[in-house]
Amino acid sequence: MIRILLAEDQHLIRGALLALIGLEPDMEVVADLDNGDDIVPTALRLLPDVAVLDIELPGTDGLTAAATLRQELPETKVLILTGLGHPGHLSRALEAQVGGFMRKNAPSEELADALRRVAKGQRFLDPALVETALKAGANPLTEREADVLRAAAEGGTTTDIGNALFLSPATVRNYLSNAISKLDARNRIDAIRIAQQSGWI
Amino acid sequence: MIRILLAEDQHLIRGALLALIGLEPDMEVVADLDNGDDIVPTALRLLPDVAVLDIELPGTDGLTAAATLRQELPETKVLILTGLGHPGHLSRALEAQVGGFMRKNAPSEELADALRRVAKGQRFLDPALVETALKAGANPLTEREADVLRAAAEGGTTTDIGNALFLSPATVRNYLSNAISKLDARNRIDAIRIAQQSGWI
DNA sequence: CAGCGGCAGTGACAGATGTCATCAATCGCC
DNA sequence: GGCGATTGATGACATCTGTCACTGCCGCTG
Repeated sequence: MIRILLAEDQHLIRGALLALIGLEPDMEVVADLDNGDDIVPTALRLLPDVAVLDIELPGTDGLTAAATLRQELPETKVLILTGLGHPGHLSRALEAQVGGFMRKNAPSEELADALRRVAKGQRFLDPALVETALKAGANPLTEREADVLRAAAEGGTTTDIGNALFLSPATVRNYLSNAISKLDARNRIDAIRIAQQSGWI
Repeated sequence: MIRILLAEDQHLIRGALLALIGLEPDMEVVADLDNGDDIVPTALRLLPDVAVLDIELPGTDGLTAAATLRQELPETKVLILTGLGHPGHLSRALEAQVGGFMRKNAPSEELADALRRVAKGQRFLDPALVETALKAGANPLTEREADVLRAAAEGGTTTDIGNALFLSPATVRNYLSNAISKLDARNRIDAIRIAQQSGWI
């Protein structure tokens, strides 16, 4: 029997996933959560075989929780289950050494298959997303450039960003200029859009 | 027996919803689609009691399909089922006179309840979203202002936007300035963010 | 029919943005 | 120790953006 922890904030989807997994005779959902902060404590208590984590969660996001689980409880495998699947998310998931990564638009029979493979310690990665991620390449931004771009996405002026990150406005403009150039964007709006679509910020 | 048409592009979610509805003895899914373009033709052929439509779909989006269904097939009720639920989406759904509007983070028992009510011709609206929509108020932007803002979100310069919409760059700036002022934003980035979060563009 | 609001445009101006050259401190790495 | 990358900063410059005033043309609506 594969014991599963399920973290998904959209209740309806979680209920539906419960129904779906309930159809498999060799699987059992031992916990279903709607908050990322509960993942690690619950896993430590129940020691599930596989944790199915959404990325967009209230509290700790799924990728961060996956990295923590890897440290604290290497026996529990992680299957990341995400909606859109930005290429950058796959990279971050691989860094956290997750067992699997699938998108919600995969065929529904594939979930049970993926769960069994991940439980056995095998890898399961969404092939379409791997292709996109390889094409998009690695994140070209430095940490600071990503920080500045993230702050710029809030809509503030260069000065606002500088105040938020304790940087001189001129320095902010340099980082933004670098990011715009690296992303081959036309201006900061374009850069923000590209970085968000690639999952880099 | 309530006959249901289901349109949801994320296969996994669709399979899970099928499993969930399959648990109800008085309901039957007669069609499940992953493309918005198929909704109206399929509904005309099968005459379902309720169409459950996601908003974000490949091809025709769920709200547009809902409006068409209302015209072509008033007997079939529509239940919009969406992930994030921007307030503006609710307004558009009400204009299309949908039977129900619920978010995917509603409790899963609520889906069957909502389906039964909508099938009977009653209304079912997500209460939390109604509250947010009332607080946000109506879309303050004119059609042209929204067009320009949408184009600006692509990341182009004022001139690019002007070329795309066949407007003088100066006119584009005037519309953007109006939009920024109406949305109480600090610049176009802020305006784009606010309008997107409210579902106005 | 007068008035209002949306649409489209022009010109002017201050301020924000994007680019570039240049400098300096720090850190990892060969 | 030297090299390159990253971080942080300054100054100068051209360009883009946001704002304002003002004009004209529709299409409603009271």
